[in-house]
Amino acid sequence: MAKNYNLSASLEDYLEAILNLSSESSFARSKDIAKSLGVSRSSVTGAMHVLKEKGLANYKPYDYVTLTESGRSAAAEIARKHKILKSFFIDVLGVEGDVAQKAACKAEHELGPEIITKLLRFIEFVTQSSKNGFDLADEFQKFCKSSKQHV
Amino acid sequence: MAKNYNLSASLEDYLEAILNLSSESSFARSKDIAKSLGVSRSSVTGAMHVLKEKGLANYKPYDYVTLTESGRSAAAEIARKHKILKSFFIDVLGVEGDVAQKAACKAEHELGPEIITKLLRFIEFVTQSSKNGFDLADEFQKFCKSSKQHV
DNA sequence: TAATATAGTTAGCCTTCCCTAACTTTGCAA
DNA sequence: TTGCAAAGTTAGGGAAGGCTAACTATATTA
Repeated sequence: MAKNYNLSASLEDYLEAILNLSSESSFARSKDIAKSLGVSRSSVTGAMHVLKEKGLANYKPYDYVTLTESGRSAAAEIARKHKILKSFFIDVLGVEGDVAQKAACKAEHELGPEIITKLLRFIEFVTQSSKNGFDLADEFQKFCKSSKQHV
Repeated sequence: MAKNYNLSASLEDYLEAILNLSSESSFARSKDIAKSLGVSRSSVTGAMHVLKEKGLANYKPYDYVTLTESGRSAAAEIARKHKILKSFFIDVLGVEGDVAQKAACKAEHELGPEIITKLLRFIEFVTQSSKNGFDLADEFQKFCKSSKQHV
């Protein structure tokens, strides 16, 4: 079970970025974390101090950043949820990938656990439905085309 | 058309609270705004200064707060979106009213305009579907009951 | 190996939003 | 009309999160 580390949306982003970079190139450099999140290098340094304090990252000045065991599992859980949300935003709502990515990162915090839990199940449901003859994403696309925008 | 006043989630909450209080009791007092948002009275004072600066509220120390014409239309637009989102959270996802309310307030900012626009249309679509034989909310409820929780 | 470029850190500052404590204003009641 | 309670404001501060500029460490290259 993932513990509650009281992570802010921002810290989750850092965690996920480290996970992604680690899997891509097997190490995460401060500068690359900064680039992937669009923040300054100094902001990364600050965040690494916090993640180290929380026991989620192995941080040593002037060294690559790695995740601790806890950090890895927390990051994986975050990434899992983000992936599902992102797919809903892209495949059902039909927004662009980067927009979906950003929204997925923010969603959990701002919407809160209850909504996210339900929303994840809802997405699961929608996915199931498509397989059972009612392709919701598809129907929604049609709906969008047929009705004029007025929102 | 509603202009972009660069309102933070927090300022939108204040705006909406003023609108609601005004319609309920025809005037908005600092203390009631504070109570309805769960913040201190001094926080309200601060927010009122900002809303006045942006031309959205008529603020005079020691007087009731009212909305300007712009403030009223901005607040109405915010309230409209919140209402739709809230209904999705409650009627489709099945969460509690207060949880839904909070999430609706946060959603727009954190998710961004594209997602919200699409999401509002999606909710509209879901509503339409229910009328046309496929009651999505209902189906989802059944789905929730039939499948075990594992999120 | 020395010089320079790149990466990382630190210091100091800003913004937003909130808080408490203390003060001022207003309004009601004796 | 005075006098107190309630409402509102101000002052001061804190937590998050970000930034730039300047400094330090590391790495590359001539």
